Amino acid sequence: MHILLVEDEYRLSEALEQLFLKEKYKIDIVDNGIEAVDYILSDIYDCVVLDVMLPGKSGFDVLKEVRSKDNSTPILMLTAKSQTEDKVEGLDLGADDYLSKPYQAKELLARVRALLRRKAQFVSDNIKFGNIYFNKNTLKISNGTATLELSHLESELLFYLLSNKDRKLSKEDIIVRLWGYDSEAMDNNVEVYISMLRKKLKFIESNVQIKTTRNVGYQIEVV
Amino acid sequence: MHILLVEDEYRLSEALEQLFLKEKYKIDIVDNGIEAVDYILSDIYDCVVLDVMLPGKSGFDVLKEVRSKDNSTPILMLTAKSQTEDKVEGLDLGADDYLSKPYQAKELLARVRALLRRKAQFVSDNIKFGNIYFNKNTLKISNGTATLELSHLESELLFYLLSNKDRKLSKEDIIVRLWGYDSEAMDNNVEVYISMLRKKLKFIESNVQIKTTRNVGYQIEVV
DNA sequence: TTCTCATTTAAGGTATACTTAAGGTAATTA
DNA sequence: TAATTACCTTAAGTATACCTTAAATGAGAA
Repeated sequence: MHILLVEDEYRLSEALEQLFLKEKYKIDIVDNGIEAVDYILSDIYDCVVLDVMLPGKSGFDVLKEVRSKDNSTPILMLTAKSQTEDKVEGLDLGADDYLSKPYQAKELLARVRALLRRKAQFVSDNIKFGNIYFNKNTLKISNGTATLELSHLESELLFYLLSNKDRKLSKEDIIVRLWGYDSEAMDNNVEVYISMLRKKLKFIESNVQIKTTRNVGYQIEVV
Repeated sequence: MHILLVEDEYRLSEALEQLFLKEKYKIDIVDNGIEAVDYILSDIYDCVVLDVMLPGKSGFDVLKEVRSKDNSTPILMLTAKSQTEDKVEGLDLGADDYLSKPYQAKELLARVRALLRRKAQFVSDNIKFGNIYFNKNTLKISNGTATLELSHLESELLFYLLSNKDRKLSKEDIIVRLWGYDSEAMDNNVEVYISMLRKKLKFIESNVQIKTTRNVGYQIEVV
């Protein structure tokens, strides 16, 4: 489970990070609303803990913006004020939950668990490898911020490589998988697609590489 | 929207009933845990407001029992204690939200709305996406001012796309859904309907688009 | 019956994912 | 070191998936 924490107070975000890590959640932290929107829209987070008081763009603005773009990542709002008005506004804008400071760590964790449980029902096809996510439904690769769409064959190739991380796949293997047994495809077709995939992986600044072993084949790896 | 209120204090339940009725919710009230379980399992409620302190069977017991029977009706727990321990237990047992007395009526309503909204996406006849509304009963799409009526198949297609926003639907998927497994429908039928839908979406100046991924399928999105 | 309108079929046009080819670089061998 | 082979990269070419329009069909209404 991957959580995004949006919090500008350094000491607090440090503490929360420790808390979540202890529970074996992966956690990313950003300290402003502008970045937060990008991160959330990348659609790789299972849950967002969003502070209302942020420099530049407020938590409400972030919420409004991602919901207007039809992103439905569960969001828990965090605020210093315990005013009811505030809570009502957040919830009506599409927050899934709300917690006022001061709060107990335990309660925060429990509320996050509740949000995650809900999400767990809709299992996503998001494969993680290295620093990238690959979604087999949308054919998109993402590093959390940048996202890139692959073509049909590109994603078939990436998925084939990812499904065989521990093997070297020969050009023939790849031809059979992508073009079928009795195809006319040449080795060069494979080379071209490997090249295009590499270019896209590089473009989103991935630490994932496709390694060539001369006369043998290709294997995907994290460097 | 139909809400079940589980509360044994007569005066409180009366007050809440008035509150919900004012918001045009239908509301049923039971005052003990045993009945509550039966009512919830009937699966006709969109949301349950459940007091923890109940005679006989506690709110926790009710929660545990319905969740163990795989019922996922959204439940908001209500308690006199504001102890964190209590909240954590409730949430971990599968409650969707938690509110401690004393609370403001406005906040309760907002939290209920938040729970209902989640469910609404799937249940309501009026689906919102991007800047358009689609009513599955009247087969009309609207941007707030202009309205356009869709044919039967057009709305089936739109609904299918909207129900699978996060996937690319292949032509075969669409044929099976619109014309059935053993139909004679060709890919071109899908293309024609996609084209007609696009034209209508454009006509009402929608920011909703149907994206094509060659060799893969179609996906609806907000631009 | 005729009319209406959703749906299906057909046909020509367009866009682009994939293919092909060519000139390069890097590794291997003699 | 030169020759050879495998692999990389780019870009132009092309097949074909997809788009669009309009005519044909057919079921239901008047």
